[in-house]
Amino acid sequence: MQWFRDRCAEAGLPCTHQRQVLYRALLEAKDHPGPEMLYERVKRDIPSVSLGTVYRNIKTFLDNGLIGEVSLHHGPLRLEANNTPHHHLVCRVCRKMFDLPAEQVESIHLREALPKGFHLERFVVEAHGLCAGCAAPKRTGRTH
Amino acid sequence: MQWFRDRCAEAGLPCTHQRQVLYRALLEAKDHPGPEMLYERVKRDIPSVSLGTVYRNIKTFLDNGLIGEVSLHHGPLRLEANNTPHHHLVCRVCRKMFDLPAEQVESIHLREALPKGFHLERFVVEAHGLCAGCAAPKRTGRTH
DNA sequence: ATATGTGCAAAGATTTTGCGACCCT
DNA sequence: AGGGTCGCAAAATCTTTGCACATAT
Repeated sequence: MQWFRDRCAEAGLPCTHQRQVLYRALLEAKDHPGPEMLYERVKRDIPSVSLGTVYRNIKTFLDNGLIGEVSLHHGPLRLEANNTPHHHLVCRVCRKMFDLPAEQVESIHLREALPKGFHLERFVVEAHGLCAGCAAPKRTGRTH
Repeated sequence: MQWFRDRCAEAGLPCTHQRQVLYRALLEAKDHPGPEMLYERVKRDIPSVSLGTVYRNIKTFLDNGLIGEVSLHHGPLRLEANNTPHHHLVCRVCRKMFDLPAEQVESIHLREALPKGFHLERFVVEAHGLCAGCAAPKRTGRTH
C-alpha cells in the first residue's frame, strides 16, 4: 500500500480514501474484474461511493500506468469474415488492427503444463505496438 | 456469395437481402468493423435498414459461425493490478480469465517480417479453450 | 402457408460528464 | 487556501427487445 501512496505522489495524484480502497480491491482481485464488480467491492468499505468515482479513478489509474487493461479490445464489438486461423497486429494507441496469417508465426510452446482442467483449443497471438500513423511524431491517433 | 447462400441453407436461415448485403460488407471490409460502421455500409445499399437488424444479424452470423469476433474481450472493461508481463487463458464460453506467467511461454518467432511501419512492442498470447466449469458436461457457463 | 425477419421505437446496459460540496496537500 | 475529487443525476454510447407488418422457402 505504501507503493500506492508513493506512486500517487510521483504522479501528483491526491491519495484519497476512495482511491486506496479501489486499488486494494484491484490488488486482491484474481478474477480480472470490471467496473461494476469493483464498485461492489469498494462499497463494502465505503457505502456512499458512487459508480462515477469508480469509473473516473479506473481511468486515472490507467492513464498513470498504475493498473492495466486486460485487453485492448473492450468497447464495441468488432467483426471479421475471415474464418481462417490468423493473428492480429494491434496498435496500442488508435487500436487499428491488421491481420497476421497463422503461418507467419512459429508454433507456440509452453515450458510447463497448463493448470489442470483447462481444455486448450488454440493459441491466439497479438502483436502489440504502434501503427505507422501513431508512430509518426506529428500524428496524434486516438484522441480520448 | 454462393457460399453464403449455401451456408444459410445449411443453417436453415432465410437468405434475406439485408443479410446478403451485410455479409458482403463484412467480406469487403479489411478494417475489422463494428456494428455502427457496418450499419453505415449496409445503408448505402438499403437506406431503410435499421441498426437493430444489423445487430440481430451480426448475432445470428456469430451463432452460426459465418463470421467471427475479433476478440473475446469486447464488452465491459476488465482490469488487473498485475503489471508484470503475462499472458492469459480465456474460456471461450464464460470468458473467465486466468493469468499465465510470461516465462511459461517460450518466446515467439516470426517466419517473415512484419509489414513496414508497424513498430512492434511485444507479443501477447491468449490460450483459448474451455475452463473446467464449461468443459464439464452438465454445466452451462455463459447462457446468452 | 408458415415460420422467420424487418423497421421502428422504447428499454437496458455501459460509460462519461456537469455541478456544487468536500477533501488532500 | 486552493486545486482536484466526490456524490449525484443527467447525458452519451452501445446493445437488446416487443410489436405489427413484410419476406423467404
